[in-house]
Amino acid sequence: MPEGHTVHRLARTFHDLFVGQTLRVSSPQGRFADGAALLDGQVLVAAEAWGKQLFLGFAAARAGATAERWLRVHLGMYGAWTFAGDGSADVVHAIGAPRRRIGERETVPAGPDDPGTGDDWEPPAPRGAVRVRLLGEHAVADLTGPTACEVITPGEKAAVEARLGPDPLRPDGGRGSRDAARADFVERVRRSRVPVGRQLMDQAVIAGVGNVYRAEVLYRARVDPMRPGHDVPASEIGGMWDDLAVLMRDGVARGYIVTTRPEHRDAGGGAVPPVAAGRARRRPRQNADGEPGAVPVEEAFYVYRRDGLPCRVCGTPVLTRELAGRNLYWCGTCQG
DNA sequence: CCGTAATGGACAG
DNA sequence: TGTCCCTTACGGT
Repeated sequence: MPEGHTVHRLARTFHDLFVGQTLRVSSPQGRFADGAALLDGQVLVAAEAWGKQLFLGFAAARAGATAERWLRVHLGMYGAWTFAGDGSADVVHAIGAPRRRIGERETVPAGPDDPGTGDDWEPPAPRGAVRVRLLGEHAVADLTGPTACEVITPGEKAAVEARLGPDPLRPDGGRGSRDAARADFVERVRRSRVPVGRQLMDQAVIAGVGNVYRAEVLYRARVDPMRPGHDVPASEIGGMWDDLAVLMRDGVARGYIVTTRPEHRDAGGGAVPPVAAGRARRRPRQNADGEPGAVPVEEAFYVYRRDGLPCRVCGTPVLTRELAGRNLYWCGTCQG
């Protein structure tokens, strides 16, 4: 269940593990047999992310370097990539040791306990319904449960990208420049009366934001999620873009989402109001493929899945309702 | 042990 | 609006 930061991290991992290599592509589950046959034996020449979309570019020969076919993958709600490697130095670096989560599922280096000897490495048998297996020189990547997985042409890739909004994690924002991307987002939100909390979930308005970043960026900007986009000052919308660029980039670096400032965490010495007694708690959880522990998940968010708990700043119970088909969380006091 | 929600989104009707 | 994708962690029993 990734948001954009996870997919960009995945693109980086594919780049590190596989780009420049001839790959064996198969579909152990069988449902992607035709697509796998198209890519099998080709060279991976690119790994890109735009919002929650992952694009892996293939070419017949390394020399060309221009992708002729693209594998488009969208993980959706419970898709996952599982990686295993032979323990050689570069792979250990890329996968992380001793274990690491990517996408959503746990990743375990499959080699013996002697890193560096990958000569007779055999990839592990696929576990579960593996739609696609990519096998490179030193590692294997298995895809399970995706919403989308297809082989497309460069033209079809361009058509998919044309439907996506600007992405704060792309170097040029997906609009040629960071300034143009920011302006595009502001203009798009303000030309509609649709509630800003709904627009943030629209991948044509901004690509890569999901339910966690939606709730958290609105809280940090003190914006009422139900406010029509047209009524939100441009400075506040632009400020949310800038904040998302920081938060999501931090998410890429950490491998998980943290939006709280240290002074607002329970252990930060802040004036955190006491928890209401007797309420059943349901702790949030999230993807975490980075090193755990720096900020525990209970401390990572201001409002996401904290309904009924006191606001970290004002103490008012956090509210929830459905918006855009997902549960929205916000503070009715701070986000008046 | 079982039921359910979950960081999404495509598609049918 | 409902279905699919078909996994996983968690809470309640």
